[in-house]
Amino acid sequence: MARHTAADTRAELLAAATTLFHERGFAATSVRDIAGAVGRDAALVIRHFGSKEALFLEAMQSELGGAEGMEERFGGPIEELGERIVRDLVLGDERTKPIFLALIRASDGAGVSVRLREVHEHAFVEPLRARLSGEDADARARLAAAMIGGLLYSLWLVEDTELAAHDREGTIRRYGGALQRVLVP
Amino acid sequence: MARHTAADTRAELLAAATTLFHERGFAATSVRDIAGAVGRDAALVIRHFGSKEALFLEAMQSELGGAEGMEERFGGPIEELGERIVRDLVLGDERTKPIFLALIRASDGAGVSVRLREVHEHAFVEPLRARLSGEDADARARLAAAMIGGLLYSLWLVEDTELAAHDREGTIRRYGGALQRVLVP
DNA sequence: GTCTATAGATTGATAGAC
DNA sequence: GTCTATCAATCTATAGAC
Repeated sequence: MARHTAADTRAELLAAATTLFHERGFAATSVRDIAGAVGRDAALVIRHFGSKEALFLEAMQSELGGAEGMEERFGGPIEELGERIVRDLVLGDERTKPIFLALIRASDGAGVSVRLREVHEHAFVEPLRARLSGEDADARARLAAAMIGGLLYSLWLVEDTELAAHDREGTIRRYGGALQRVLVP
Repeated sequence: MARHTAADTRAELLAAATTLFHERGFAATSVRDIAGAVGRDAALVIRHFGSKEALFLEAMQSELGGAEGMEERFGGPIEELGERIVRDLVLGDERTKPIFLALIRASDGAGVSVRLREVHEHAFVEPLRARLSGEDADARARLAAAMIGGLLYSLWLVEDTELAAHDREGTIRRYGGALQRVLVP
């Protein structure tokens, strides 16, 4: 038996690409970097994935599949859902952060834009809507998802340090409260 | 007198660059594109601005200066401030949109990241704080700015069409109401 | 399957003639 | 100041030896 199959190489390239895309983003990561990280040639990347963007999309897709942690994030008593979501994010979610940043910054490019929309739906809108009831559950889930996106925008993109560092509990109480009232009016 | 001075060329390049960065973003706009738009050579761009990123920062800076419209956006009776801000953005702000998108998508790169923070402060946090009173006016302004950023994230980056198209008045009423309660608890 | 080698097209940036 | 010419690097993609 072969000790190293083609599937292994593909998986290794995918893993290395995911790491590099998280650390440096799409633009700053070259196909040669990815291949070099696992001691292979750049031509293999194209052979296995077709293009750099296709590899990026597949990397973000597999990360999407690994987002089952979302169900536990959006679980628990509905009365405290808003505050708990905000607390989790303010205290630091190191797993969501690199996906969020990489997707947003690469969201020119038609393919990535579609994937960003899918991740937003799958990671935020759908799990929220599943917890809500009533005729306008979908609308409230979308508004809440926008609020969550705004928190991540301020914390991770703008890096408004006043928000997370200075008055952390106030942020959790107030932003969480506003989120709660949007979720359950 | 010369009909065309060096300052003219510089201004023309800056104007062309601003337009192209708005339309295509930072990555998809080449130095040659900018120079070609005004019938000049690419080397002139570097000579006048030092680098492509420096030109981008200057273009976003001058746009920042042109953001006096923000004062009127955040003006009017304080009791309806939240709803009015959301209404203006949902109905479509074609002046803020390209700046917001270009800055966010280019926010890898240390220089652009700093500029994004400055624009966020100048365009959102500061004018909001100026309208608020009380000890925690700064904290409330930052939370409200995050909510506004979240709306723009959903509308322009994710392009959640349900939010703006399907139930526009509901979005304005609910998201505006939540924003209002964060601004004036 | 994996590699070397290479193609052709971009890119940002620089040197130097005028 | 402006341009020509060029550099070094990037990209996707292909052909072919092994």
